[in-house]
Amino acid sequence: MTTRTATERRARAKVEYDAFLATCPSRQLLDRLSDKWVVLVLCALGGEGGDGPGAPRAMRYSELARLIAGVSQKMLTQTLRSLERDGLVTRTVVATVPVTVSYELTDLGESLHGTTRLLRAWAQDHMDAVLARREEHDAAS
Amino acid sequence: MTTRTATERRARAKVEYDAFLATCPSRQLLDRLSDKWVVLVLCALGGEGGDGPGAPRAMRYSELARLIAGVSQKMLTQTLRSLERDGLVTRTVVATVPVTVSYELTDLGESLHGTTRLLRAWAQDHMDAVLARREEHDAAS
DNA sequence: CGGAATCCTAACCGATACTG
DNA sequence: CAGTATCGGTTAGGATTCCG
Repeated sequence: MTTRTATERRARAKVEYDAFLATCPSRQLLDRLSDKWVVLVLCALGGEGGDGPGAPRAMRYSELARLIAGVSQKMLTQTLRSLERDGLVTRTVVATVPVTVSYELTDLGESLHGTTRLLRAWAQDHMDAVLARREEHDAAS
Repeated sequence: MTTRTATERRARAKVEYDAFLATCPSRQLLDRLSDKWVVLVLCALGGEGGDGPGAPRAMRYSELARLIAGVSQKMLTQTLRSLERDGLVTRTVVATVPVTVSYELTDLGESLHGTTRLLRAWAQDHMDAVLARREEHDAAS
């Protein structure tokens, strides 16, 4: 039983590692944030919609769609659903005709929004350096 | 010329927004970080490889492959190449036989590693709450 | 207005095999 | 040892159409 092929060992390692990845908190967070639109929705609901920061506020579906101009309604809906599922935004339906739906950050959502701002800060401070390195590197090819 | 169809307007908005997304620093950073293995490589080179933090250090290709057990060599190479391109890691080749290659974080890379730690902190503090909300939500379906 | 359902394509990514 | 090259399955996500 000590005779295991390299392939078997690799397969085993993979399973264990996948399990680790699946349960690692920071990976779970990154999987969430890596969704192209999550951060933008967070920004919009966090009040950073119209140039410059503002107070977090509730927004209607169509407001979000207009503000985050490039998003398809499929992705916007999908993003909002997953954020709602994770307790980061609330979804409120008012039974007018036609129906009115508004979204708002929860406390948890605002907390996450605060963290994404730190990311943004790093990006704003260092991303130009990264891009410069990239150009240098490409030029030196 | 003021008569534009909704489709035309949407197409226009999409192009503009894609351009915005492509040049927005925080989006560029997130695109980088969203790569499944980037953060793990950063952690490994940052010294968080063998449980608990350590000092950043240079590592060989095979060391990384062993530490980040689940990664395919294709993805590891691809990840390292892109990190090198962005000036976040250095690649050093020593012409022994067989050849020896080692990778190390640059200052920029260490700086980014520091930021990903903040993410990890948020994840560790709040991710359980998120998961709890998720289960509640799924149960209430 | 705020979606849901369907179709369809491009990109990603793992597995495998080969190389200097 | 440290890769490159290629193939094939899976999936993300856009466009479109329909619905309460």
